[in-house]
Amino acid sequence: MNRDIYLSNSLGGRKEKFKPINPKKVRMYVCGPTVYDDPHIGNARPLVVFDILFKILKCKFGNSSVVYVRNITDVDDKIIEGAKQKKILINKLTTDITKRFNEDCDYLNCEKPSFEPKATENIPLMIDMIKILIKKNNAYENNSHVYFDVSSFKDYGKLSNKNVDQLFAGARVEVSENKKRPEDFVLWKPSLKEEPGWDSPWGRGRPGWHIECSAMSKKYLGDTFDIHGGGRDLLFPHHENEIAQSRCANDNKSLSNFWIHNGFITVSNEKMSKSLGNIYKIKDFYKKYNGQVVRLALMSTHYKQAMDWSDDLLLQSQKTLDKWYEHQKKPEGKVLIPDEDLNPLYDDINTPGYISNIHKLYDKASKGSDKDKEIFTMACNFIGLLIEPKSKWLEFKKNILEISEEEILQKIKDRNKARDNKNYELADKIRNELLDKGVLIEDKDDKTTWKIK
RNA sequence: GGUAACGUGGCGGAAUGGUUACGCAGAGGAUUGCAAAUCCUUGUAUCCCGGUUCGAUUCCGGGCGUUACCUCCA
Repeated sequence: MNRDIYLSNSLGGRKEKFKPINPKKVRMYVCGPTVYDDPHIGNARPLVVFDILFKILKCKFGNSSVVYVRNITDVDDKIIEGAKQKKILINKLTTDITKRFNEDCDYLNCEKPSFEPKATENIPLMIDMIKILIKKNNAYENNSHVYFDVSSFKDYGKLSNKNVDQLFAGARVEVSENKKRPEDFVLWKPSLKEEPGWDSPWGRGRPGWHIECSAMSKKYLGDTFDIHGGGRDLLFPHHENEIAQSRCANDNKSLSNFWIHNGFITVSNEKMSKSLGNIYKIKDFYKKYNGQVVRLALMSTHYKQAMDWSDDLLLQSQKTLDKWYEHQKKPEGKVLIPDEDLNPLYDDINTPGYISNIHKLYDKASKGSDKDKEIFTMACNFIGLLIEPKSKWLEFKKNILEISEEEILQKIKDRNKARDNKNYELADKIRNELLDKGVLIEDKDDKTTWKIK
């Protein structure tokens, strides 16, 4: 496809034409999970958003020309805390949560990134980077801690539009005695005996909260790459600090040319938080909804917007997919999605606009030829929907039903007997009984079929 | 207090300097024993006040409101 991709760049705050440094190697880094607790629906949003961006980039530049890196942060104070609370070993917690994270990715039908590096497997790189920062006077050691000296980096605050003087004037930040200034942030800190630690020039310790992304993005994507993504909340301080570290260590003008941030998921218009108890874990949806339902729900709002999560949203998505599955037809041979239908995705990943186009393609498919059905299905497949066969979709629904298929068929027999005898009262009663159990009966021609409501 | 995003019909949610979003729900009709499904038809909207303009929901300014970030967080 010839048309250009446009993306909203947080750095600068406007929508820009996307131009990769090297079209034969488009590079994207997305901040992955810190594996300390089960992933929730808020974590799911960037997974799906950047999965779609990955697909768009591959469509534009070619499958083998896009490198997507998503890290796993498996060393962090929250992990230490979480393991303590659950009274399990740190290693057990991180492997368990990483496993669950991968299950969630499969459930949501997200493609595997090109690389999924773990922080703990790249500690030496972080130590090297910290060494460089100290050597260049961008960092200082004090009492086994190493801090980044924010005053040494002129562009600090440029990404998040923050003025350092104002930012820390009130000092709501905990000021450590070891820091020179409150805005400085930790690169390395000492570990207690029972805490995970690695030997370093500053003693046994562990890395700070931001350095892992700087080290791993450099390893896989180089000093400057094309896209860096993550949730809005990472904009400050995480991404600001990443930029400071990387640019000082690498001595260059840009870490990533594009910064993309997805909005939050709220519940009843409030941010999900543990204290409010309004967290929806992804695995909580496994039983009730096919992963595609959750995926479509996540795509129903533009990624930049906040989105309010509700049952109604899921039910609507379920209904839409039910309808769409009626005309699913696996493409045979090469089928192209018309450019004009693809347009919204190229314009800042406008998934709701694209979904609207799918509805139009559906209309055509429902009245048109097999080819139309194939185009429609292809359009769904592009954003990770309707890939699994209809039989599987129906099977999932059957499995969550509380009534067996035999019982249903028996009830239908009973009802049809009643109908033959013109005992419509009884027939309607049976139908309503089934409806209460979520089974909908349809009389078509001479045959009675059933489906899940 | 600082920084940002947002405010579109009953709901969800795009786009746009002048013309149908789209989906769900609703209404009417065809069909049906009644329904369901399907098909056809259909109503309803751009927070407030200024400015720019022939014309603004769209651009600019102000106000009000919502939310987020500034502290670990997708």
